Amino acid sequence: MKPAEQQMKLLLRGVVEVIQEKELMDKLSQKRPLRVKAGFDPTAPDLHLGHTVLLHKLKQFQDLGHEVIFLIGDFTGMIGDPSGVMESRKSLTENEVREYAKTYERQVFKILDRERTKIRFNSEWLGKLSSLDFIKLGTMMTVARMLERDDFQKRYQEQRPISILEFYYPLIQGYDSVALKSDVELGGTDQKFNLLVGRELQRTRGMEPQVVMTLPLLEGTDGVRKMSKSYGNYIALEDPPAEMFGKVMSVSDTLMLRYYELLTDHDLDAIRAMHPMEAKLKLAEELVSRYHSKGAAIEARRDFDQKFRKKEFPAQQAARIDIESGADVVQVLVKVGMAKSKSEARRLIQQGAVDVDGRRITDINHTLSLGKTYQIKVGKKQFASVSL
RNA sequence: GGGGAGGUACCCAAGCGGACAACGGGAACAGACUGUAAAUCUGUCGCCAUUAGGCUUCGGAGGUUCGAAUCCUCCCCUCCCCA
Repeated sequence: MKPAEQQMKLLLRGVVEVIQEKELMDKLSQKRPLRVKAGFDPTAPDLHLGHTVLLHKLKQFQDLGHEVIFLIGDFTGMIGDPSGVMESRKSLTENEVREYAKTYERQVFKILDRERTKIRFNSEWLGKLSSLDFIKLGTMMTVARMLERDDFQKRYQEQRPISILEFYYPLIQGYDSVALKSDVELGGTDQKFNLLVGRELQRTRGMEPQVVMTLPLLEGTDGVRKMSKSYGNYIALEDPPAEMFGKVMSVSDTLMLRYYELLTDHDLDAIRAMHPMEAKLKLAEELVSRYHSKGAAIEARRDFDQKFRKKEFPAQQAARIDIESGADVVQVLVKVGMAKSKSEARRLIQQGAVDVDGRRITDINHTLSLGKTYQIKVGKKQFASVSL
């Protein structure tokens, strides 16, 4: 193992806060593999770039010889994370949990080392707690302290509902740290409160409290809110290459730099010196090749170039559709799924968004001939070859 | 348990008997501009209909009325104050 000082230097990079830095130093000096834990909610098996900020930090720990525990919050997942949007969650069946776990594995090991990662489910220990144990957990926390939490405070002031269940969430999550005897726990800055509860619970059980490390939240493609599935502003690890590439390209220049900062090791000054578009292409290519492959990245770039910069029609198989009567464009658009309804199709045509064989269609009554193949383009992004 | 305030389209949020498919903002989509940038500007934004127009929407179920998102009854949900 590397000397503690060296490890520290690497581990602190890109971290928002470490509580306490000194404790981390002490733990590292013990020259033993630390148990490093990070929890993930099983309700969103689509991992996105936002998650990778955390995963990369875990990977660093792993590379330094520490023990990484990837915790799947199957139990807490049934409760619902108090992250603002409250929707009743259905409880997951064991099968669903297993499914999700598989999905996670598939994605997570694009970054983490499969051999050296432990996957755990918190139902393992939480499911065994008695109701008495649970109620007693409630003595660990006061309402006033709960309300200190930004999120709760805000909702309370806005007169939005907070369920008692949600108060339990941090306690239960904190209990994970006790059960796993974690030395370090990682999480986004929004998780700080929960992570700290873990520390307290450990302390009351006479354990050495875990070190808490918070990492920045990656902004989503809108550049404002954190990347999250529920905001629809995310770039998923499993987005197809072309889509991933496209999403990265449409991000603002400022956000691009942020992505460079949090997702790569590149020197930011060097990036700033580049032409923004070049830099963005490079970033898009890099991310696609990281989560797919080098080949996919090159192809995505070529494709992108063709579609958008040269505005050429991409090579694509023709979708066959059967139309009984008159093949008017409106119907065809709906049929291939390029428009949700006929009204929408008409609107698109009226707005000049529809191209057939490179010619803009403006007549909503425009008819196509049966037995022919057309190249239809809707807006900038939708292309389809259609055989009638 | 008592008193008060609310639930409106993807989200926020007006409307409070006819002129409401429902003001405004955001998101989204399209066009212009570009680096498919971002920002900006313009337009669209329930469904069907080429138009006229029709149909289904305002927590749920009934009712009053020529006519209801708007009034009444019951129910469900949320918030605040008092206990």
